[in-house]
Amino acid sequence: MDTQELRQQQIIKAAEVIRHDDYSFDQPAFIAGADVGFEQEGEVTRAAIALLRYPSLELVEHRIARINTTMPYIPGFLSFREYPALLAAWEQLQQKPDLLFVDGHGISHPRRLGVASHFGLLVDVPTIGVAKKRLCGKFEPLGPEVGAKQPLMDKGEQLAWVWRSKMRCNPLFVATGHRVSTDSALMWVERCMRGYRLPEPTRWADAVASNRPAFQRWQALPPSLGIEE
DNA sequence: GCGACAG
DNA sequence: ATCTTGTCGC
Repeated sequence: MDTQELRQQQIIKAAEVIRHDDYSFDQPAFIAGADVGFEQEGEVTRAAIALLRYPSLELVEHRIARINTTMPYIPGFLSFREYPALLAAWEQLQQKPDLLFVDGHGISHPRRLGVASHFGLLVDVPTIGVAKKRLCGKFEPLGPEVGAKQPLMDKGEQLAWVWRSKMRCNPLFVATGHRVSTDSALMWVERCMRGYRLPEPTRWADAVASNRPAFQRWQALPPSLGIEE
């Protein structure tokens, strides 16, 4: 399948993305984070999903799926490369989240279908895109203070909020994935911050996927076992 | 034509 | 994304 066909698919699916708040909870019980990485020269795609309880933000479940990579990385077509592994990890979840943060863009994409939007449509769950780099659009310089923000604009429409989540760190690009408005997307991300550049859902997904120290400690002493003093 | 280009 | 230690700054 060539990029011209994929491009056409993106345009069709992008029209199905719901950009307003459309969920049944006042407050979600579970929020999850998803992250994708690659192994063996990119031959293997690894997706991780971390499920957190809200508002405590404690990690309650994590799943990792590894599958053979089906597509090369082409800017603007990332979702086609990542969604198969994400689906595999998603199906393994015992408890589905009310809201999902995806590492990558939402509608802040040339054809308005970043991986957060594409995956949100596939599994029909509210999603938010939390990206670390710009893909398209323009924005004014941000103030140095935590909380500083500027709208990411493209062709006359706001696609995301460029938001400084932590002092002296590059800003995040927070956008609607599916079924969540731009402003709510930022609100939920703000509510999931715990002092790091990334919100907890995405930060944990990354820690789980990379087997980071914080995750290793969690595996050794799961807080749920009540071992803490 | 030239530069940009999520993970 | 991934290959990888120490190092500079707050």
